[in-house]
Amino acid sequence: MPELPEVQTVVDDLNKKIVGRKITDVWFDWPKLIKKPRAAVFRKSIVGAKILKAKRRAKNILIYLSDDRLLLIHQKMTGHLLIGKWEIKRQGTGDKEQVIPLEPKAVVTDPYNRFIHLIFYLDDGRMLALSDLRKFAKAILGPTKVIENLPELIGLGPEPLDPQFTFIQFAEIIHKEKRKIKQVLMDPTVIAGIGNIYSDDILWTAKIHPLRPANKLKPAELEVLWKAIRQILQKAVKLRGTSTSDFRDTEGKEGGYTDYRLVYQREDEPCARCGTKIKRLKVGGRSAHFCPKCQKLR
DNA sequence: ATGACGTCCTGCCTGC
DNA sequence: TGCAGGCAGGACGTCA
Repeated sequence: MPELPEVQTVVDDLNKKIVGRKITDVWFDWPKLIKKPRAAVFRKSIVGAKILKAKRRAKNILIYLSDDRLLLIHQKMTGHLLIGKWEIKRQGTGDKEQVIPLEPKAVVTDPYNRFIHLIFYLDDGRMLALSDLRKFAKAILGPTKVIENLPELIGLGPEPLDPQFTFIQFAEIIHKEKRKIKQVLMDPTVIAGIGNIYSDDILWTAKIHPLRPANKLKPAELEVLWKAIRQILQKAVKLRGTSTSDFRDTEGKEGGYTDYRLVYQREDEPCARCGTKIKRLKVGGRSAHFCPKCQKLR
Protein backbone atom coordinates (compact mmCIF):
# COMPACT_ATOMS: atom_id res chain seq x y z
CA MET A 1 0.00 0.00 0.00
CA PRO A 2 2.14 2.88 -1.16
CA GLU A 3 1.58 6.10 0.78
CA LEU A 4 3.67 9.26 0.88
CA PRO A 5 6.94 7.64 2.08
CA GLU A 6 6.68 4.74 -0.34
CA VAL A 7 5.87 6.98 -3.30
CA GLN A 8 8.73 9.31 -2.31
CA THR A 9 11.07 6.30 -2.23
CA VAL A 10 10.04 5.36 -5.76
CA VAL A 11 10.35 8.94 -7.04
CA ASP A 12 13.83 9.27 -5.51
CA ASP A 13 14.80 6.01 -7.23
CA LEU A 14 13.49 7.24 -10.58
CA ASN A 15 15.47 10.47 -10.31
CA LYS A 16 18.61 8.56 -9.43
CA LYS A 17 18.28 5.86 -12.07
CA ILE A 18 16.39 6.82 -15.21
CA VAL A 19 16.66 10.59 -15.70
CA GLY A 20 18.03 11.32 -19.17
CA ARG A 21 16.85 8.00 -20.60
CA LYS A 22 14.69 7.85 -23.68
CA ILE A 23 11.59 5.66 -23.93
CA THR A 24 12.00 3.46 -26.99
CA ASP A 25 8.91 1.26 -26.75
CA VAL A 26 5.92 0.36 -24.61
CA TRP A 27 4.34 -3.02 -23.82
CA PHE A 28 1.11 -3.69 -21.93
CA ASP A 29 -1.41 -6.48 -21.45
CA TRP A 30 -4.05 -4.56 -19.50
CA PRO A 31 -5.07 -1.46 -21.48
CA LYS A 32 -7.48 -0.39 -18.74
CA LEU A 33 -4.52 0.77 -16.65
CA ILE A 34 -3.98 3.48 -19.23
CA LYS A 35 -6.71 6.02 -18.58
CA LYS A 36 -5.71 8.67 -21.11
CA PRO A 37 -5.18 8.75 -24.00
CA ARG A 38 -6.44 5.42 -25.29
CA ALA A 39 -3.77 2.75 -25.25
CA ALA A 40 -2.70 2.86 -28.91
CA VAL A 41 -2.35 6.64 -28.87
CA PHE A 42 -0.57 6.44 -25.52
CA ARG A 43 2.09 4.24 -27.03
CA LYS A 44 2.59 6.45 -30.06
CA SER A 45 2.86 9.64 -28.07
CA ILE A 46 5.28 8.39 -25.43
CA VAL A 47 7.79 6.58 -27.63
CA GLY A 48 10.77 8.86 -28.24
CA ALA A 49 10.21 10.89 -25.08
CA LYS A 50 13.15 11.66 -22.85
CA ILE A 51 12.73 11.40 -19.07
CA LEU A 52 13.59 14.74 -17.50
CA LYS A 53 12.68 14.34 -13.82
CA ALA A 54 10.23 12.73 -11.42
CA LYS A 55 8.15 14.43 -8.77
CA ARG A 56 5.69 13.34 -6.13
CA ARG A 57 2.35 15.03 -5.39
CA ALA A 58 0.33 13.23 -2.72
CA LYS A 59 0.55 9.58 -3.84
CA ASN A 60 0.87 10.49 -7.51
CA ILE A 61 4.12 9.93 -9.38
CA LEU A 62 4.72 12.63 -11.97
CA ILE A 63 7.27 11.81 -14.65
CA TYR A 64 8.20 14.91 -16.65
CA LEU A 65 9.07 14.14 -20.26
CA SER A 66 10.54 16.06 -23.17
CA ASP A 67 8.26 18.09 -25.46
CA ASP A 68 6.13 19.23 -22.53
CA ARG A 69 4.60 15.88 -21.84
CA LEU A 70 3.79 14.58 -18.39
CA LEU A 71 3.16 11.00 -17.33
CA LEU A 72 1.12 10.51 -14.17
CA ILE A 73 1.22 7.16 -12.43
CA HIS A 74 -0.82 6.29 -9.36
CA GLN A 75 0.05 2.95 -7.77
CA LYS A 76 -3.15 2.77 -5.69
CA MET A 77 -2.82 -0.22 -3.33
CA THR A 78 -0.75 -2.87 -5.02
CA GLY A 79 1.09 -1.05 -7.79
CA HIS A 80 4.88 -1.32 -8.05
CA LEU A 81 7.31 0.50 -10.30
CA LEU A 82 10.30 -1.72 -10.94
CA ILE A 83 13.50 -1.02 -12.87
CA GLY A 84 15.22 -3.96 -14.48
CA LYS A 85 15.06 -6.24 -17.47
CA TRP A 86 12.27 -8.56 -18.50
CA GLU A 87 11.43 -10.74 -21.42
CA ILE A 88 7.92 -11.27 -22.79
CA LYS A 89 7.13 -14.82 -23.76
CA ARG A 90 4.01 -16.15 -25.40
CA GLN A 91 2.50 -18.97 -23.41
CA GLY A 92 1.38 -22.09 -25.24
CA THR A 93 -1.23 -21.85 -27.94
CA GLY A 94 -3.30 -19.03 -26.45
CA ASP A 95 -2.44 -15.36 -26.75
CA LYS A 96 -1.40 -15.19 -23.08
CA GLU A 97 1.94 -13.58 -22.45
CA GLN A 98 4.34 -14.16 -19.61
CA VAL A 99 6.75 -11.57 -18.22
CA ILE A 100 10.05 -13.20 -17.28
CA PRO A 101 12.50 -11.25 -15.08
CA LEU A 102 16.14 -11.24 -16.20
CA GLU A 103 18.00 -8.74 -13.95
CA PRO A 104 19.01 -7.24 -11.57
CA LYS A 105 18.95 -10.01 -9.01
CA ALA A 106 16.60 -8.19 -6.63
CA VAL A 107 14.04 -7.75 -9.42
CA VAL A 108 14.47 -11.32 -10.61
CA THR A 109 13.47 -12.60 -7.18
CA ASP A 110 10.71 -10.06 -6.64
CA PRO A 111 7.42 -11.91 -6.20
CA TYR A 112 5.48 -9.15 -7.98
CA ASN A 113 7.02 -9.72 -11.39
CA ARG A 114 4.13 -11.96 -12.28
CA PHE A 115 1.73 -9.01 -12.04
CA ILE A 116 3.56 -6.75 -14.48
CA HIS A 117 1.06 -5.18 -16.91
CA LEU A 118 2.95 -2.24 -18.39
CA ILE A 119 6.58 -1.87 -19.47
CA PHE A 120 8.49 1.15 -20.75
CA TYR A 121 11.62 0.16 -22.67
CA LEU A 122 14.56 2.52 -22.12
CA ASP A 123 17.38 3.33 -24.52
CA ASP A 124 20.04 1.71 -22.32
CA GLY A 125 18.42 -1.71 -22.37
CA ARG A 126 16.74 -1.40 -18.99
CA MET A 127 12.99 -1.15 -18.50
CA LEU A 128 10.57 0.58 -16.19
CA ALA A 129 7.74 -1.80 -15.31
CA LEU A 130 4.43 -1.33 -13.56
CA SER A 131 3.25 -4.41 -11.72
CA ASP A 132 -0.15 -4.44 -10.07
CA LEU A 133 -1.83 -7.44 -8.51
CA ARG A 134 -5.25 -5.80 -8.29
CA LYS A 135 -5.04 -3.73 -11.46
CA PHE A 136 -6.24 -0.57 -9.73
CA ALA A 137 -3.18 1.46 -10.70
CA LYS A 138 -3.51 4.10 -13.40
CA ALA A 139 -1.34 5.87 -15.94
CA ILE A 140 -2.29 9.12 -17.64
CA LEU A 141 -0.26 10.92 -20.30
CA GLY A 142 -0.78 14.39 -21.69
CA PRO A 143 0.59 17.88 -22.11
CA THR A 144 2.21 19.02 -18.85
CA LYS A 145 -0.28 21.83 -18.29
CA VAL A 146 -3.26 19.55 -18.87
CA ILE A 147 -2.05 16.86 -16.49
CA GLU A 148 -1.00 19.35 -13.82
CA ASN A 149 -4.50 20.80 -13.91
CA LEU A 150 -6.37 17.52 -13.58
CA PRO A 151 -8.92 17.67 -10.77
CA GLU A 152 -7.18 14.86 -8.89
CA LEU A 153 -4.06 17.03 -8.61
CA ILE A 154 -5.66 20.46 -8.31
CA GLY A 155 -8.00 19.28 -5.56
CA LEU A 156 -5.25 17.99 -3.28
CA GLY A 157 -4.57 19.37 0.17
CA PRO A 158 -1.16 20.62 1.31
CA GLU A 159 1.92 18.40 1.41
CA PRO A 160 2.57 17.53 5.05
CA LEU A 161 6.36 17.57 4.66
CA ASP A 162 6.37 20.91 2.86
CA PRO A 163 8.03 23.59 5.05
CA GLN A 164 5.01 25.76 4.25
CA PHE A 165 2.71 23.29 5.97
CA THR A 166 2.63 25.22 9.22
CA PHE A 167 0.80 24.44 12.42
CA ILE A 168 -1.44 27.47 11.83
CA GLN A 169 -2.46 26.15 8.42
CA PHE A 170 -3.03 22.67 9.83
CA ALA A 171 -5.16 23.95 12.70
CA GLU A 172 -7.31 25.99 10.34
CA ILE A 173 -7.95 22.99 8.10
CA ILE A 174 -8.76 20.61 10.93
CA HIS A 175 -11.02 23.11 12.65
CA LYS A 176 -13.43 22.98 9.72
CA GLU A 177 -13.74 19.19 9.82
CA LYS A 178 -16.54 17.51 11.73
CA ARG A 179 -15.56 14.06 10.56
CA LYS A 180 -13.57 11.56 12.58
CA ILE A 181 -9.90 12.47 12.73
CA LYS A 182 -8.83 9.15 11.21
CA GLN A 183 -10.92 9.82 8.10
CA VAL A 184 -9.74 13.42 7.89
CA LEU A 185 -6.07 12.41 7.97
CA MET A 186 -6.68 9.91 5.16
CA ASP A 187 -8.57 12.36 2.94
CA PRO A 188 -6.13 13.54 0.26
CA THR A 189 -8.14 16.72 -0.34
CA VAL A 190 -7.46 17.72 3.28
CA ILE A 191 -3.80 16.67 3.62
CA ALA A 192 -1.98 14.94 0.79
CA GLY A 193 -0.40 11.51 0.95
CA ILE A 194 -1.31 10.07 4.35
CA GLY A 195 -2.93 6.66 4.11
CA ASN A 196 -4.01 3.92 6.45
CA ILE A 197 -0.61 2.84 7.77
CA TYR A 198 0.69 6.24 8.75
CA SER A 199 -2.59 7.69 9.99
CA ASP A 200 -2.74 4.86 12.53
CA ASP A 201 0.85 5.38 13.67
CA ILE A 202 0.43 9.16 13.73
CA LEU A 203 -2.67 8.97 15.93
CA TRP A 204 -0.99 6.53 18.30
CA THR A 205 2.02 8.84 18.58
CA ALA A 206 -0.26 11.79 19.32
CA LYS A 207 -2.37 9.68 21.73
CA ILE A 208 -5.57 10.55 19.88
CA HIS A 209 -8.43 8.10 19.39
CA PRO A 210 -9.23 7.56 15.67
CA LEU A 211 -12.94 8.24 16.19
CA ARG A 212 -12.54 11.67 17.82
CA PRO A 213 -14.29 14.39 15.78
CA ALA A 214 -11.54 16.52 14.22
CA ASN A 215 -13.00 19.88 15.24
CA LYS A 216 -13.24 18.80 18.89
CA LEU A 217 -9.50 18.34 19.29
CA LYS A 218 -7.90 20.76 21.74
CA PRO A 219 -5.16 23.14 20.51
CA ALA A 220 -2.56 21.25 22.54
CA GLU A 221 -3.64 17.97 20.96
CA LEU A 222 -3.57 19.52 17.50
CA GLU A 223 -0.02 20.66 18.00
CA VAL A 224 1.09 17.20 19.09
CA LEU A 225 -0.75 15.75 16.11
CA TRP A 226 0.87 18.15 13.66
CA LYS A 227 4.30 17.26 15.02
CA ALA A 228 3.49 13.53 14.88
CA ILE A 229 2.48 13.77 11.22
CA ARG A 230 5.83 15.21 10.26
CA GLN A 231 7.88 13.04 12.58
CA ILE A 232 6.34 9.75 11.47
CA LEU A 233 6.38 10.58 7.76
CA GLN A 234 9.98 11.82 7.90
CA LYS A 235 11.08 8.67 9.66
CA ALA A 236 9.24 6.47 7.14
CA VAL A 237 10.78 8.35 4.19
CA LYS A 238 14.23 7.88 5.70
CA LEU A 239 13.55 4.14 6.12
CA ARG A 240 12.22 3.85 2.55
CA GLY A 241 8.65 2.97 3.44
CA THR A 242 6.67 0.06 4.84
CA SER A 243 6.24 -3.42 3.36
CA THR A 244 3.66 -4.97 5.65
CA SER A 245 1.85 -6.24 2.62
CA ASP A 246 3.42 -5.72 -0.71
CA PHE A 247 5.36 -2.49 -1.15
CA ARG A 248 8.70 -2.82 -2.92
CA ASP A 249 11.11 -0.17 -4.18
CA THR A 250 12.23 -0.04 -7.81
CA GLU A 251 14.71 -2.87 -7.17
CA GLY A 252 12.07 -5.04 -5.53
CA LYS A 253 13.43 -4.40 -2.02
CA GLU A 254 11.24 -4.02 1.06
CA GLY A 255 10.95 -0.85 3.14
CA GLY A 256 12.65 -0.43 6.51
CA TYR A 257 9.71 1.09 8.40
CA THR A 258 7.98 -2.30 8.54
CA ASP A 259 9.85 -3.19 11.77
CA TYR A 260 9.24 0.25 13.30
CA ARG A 261 5.45 0.19 12.94
CA LEU A 262 3.79 1.32 16.13
CA VAL A 263 0.25 -0.02 15.74
CA TYR A 264 -0.58 -0.64 12.08
CA GLN A 265 -1.35 -4.34 11.61
CA ARG A 266 -0.33 -5.08 15.17
CA GLU A 267 -3.75 -6.12 16.45
CA ASP A 268 -3.52 -8.02 19.77
CA GLU A 269 0.16 -7.14 20.16
CA PRO A 270 1.14 -5.08 23.22
CA CYS A 271 1.21 -1.29 22.96
CA ALA A 272 4.84 -0.10 23.01
CA ARG A 273 3.93 2.51 25.67
CA CYS A 274 1.66 0.71 28.11
CA GLY A 275 1.49 -2.96 27.10
CA THR A 276 -2.27 -2.93 26.48
CA LYS A 277 -3.39 -5.06 23.55
CA ILE A 278 -3.72 -3.07 20.32
CA LYS A 279 -7.31 -3.03 19.07
CA ARG A 280 -8.72 -2.74 15.59
CA LEU A 281 -11.94 -1.16 14.43
CA LYS A 282 -13.60 0.01 11.23
CA VAL A 283 -13.66 3.68 10.33
CA GLY A 284 -15.38 4.59 7.09
CA GLY A 285 -14.79 1.10 5.74
CA ARG A 286 -11.10 1.16 6.63
CA SER A 287 -9.36 -0.60 9.49
CA ALA A 288 -7.91 1.53 12.27
CA HIS A 289 -5.42 0.18 14.82
CA PHE A 290 -5.05 1.90 18.18
CA CYS A 291 -4.28 1.46 21.87
CA PRO A 292 -7.54 1.66 23.85
CA LYS A 293 -5.67 2.86 26.95
CA CYS A 294 -3.35 5.50 25.43
CA GLN A 295 -5.89 6.78 22.92
CA LYS A 296 -9.03 7.60 24.85
CA LEU A 297 -12.31 8.47 23.14
CA ARG A 298 -13.54 10.41 26.19
C1' DA B 1 -21.92 18.76 4.15
C1' DT B 2 -21.74 14.03 5.68
C1' DG B 3 -22.16 9.22 5.70
C1' DA B 4 -22.83 4.89 3.75
C1' DC B 5 -22.06 2.10 0.18
C1' DG B 6 -20.74 0.55 -4.74
C1' DT B 7 -16.87 0.23 -8.21
C1' DC B 8 -12.60 -1.49 -9.86
C1' DC B 9 -9.75 -6.44 -8.96
C1' DT B 10 -7.67 -10.83 -7.26
C1' DG B 11 -4.54 -13.33 -3.90
C1' DC B 12 -5.10 -15.03 0.33
C1' DC B 13 -7.34 -16.53 4.36
C1' DT B 14 -11.18 -18.76 6.81
C1' DG B 15 -14.60 -22.13 7.50
C1' DC B 16 -17.13 -26.02 6.34
C1' DT C 1 -8.36 -31.81 0.51
C1' DG C 2 -11.19 -28.74 -1.98
C1' DC C 3 -14.15 -25.29 -2.75
C1' DA C 4 -16.98 -21.19 -1.76
C1' DG C 5 -17.17 -16.94 0.25
C1' DG C 6 -15.39 -12.94 2.31
C1' DC C 7 -11.84 -9.56 2.97
C1' DA C 8 -8.66 -5.70 1.84
C1' DG C 9 -8.41 -1.15 0.10
C1' DG C 10 -7.25 4.60 -2.76
C1' DA C 11 -9.97 7.44 -4.91
C1' DC C 12 -14.01 8.42 -7.01
C1' DG C 13 -19.04 8.14 -7.99
C1' DT C 14 -23.80 7.77 -6.41
C1' DC C 15 -27.55 8.22 -3.36
C1' DA C 16 -29.94 9.44 0.83
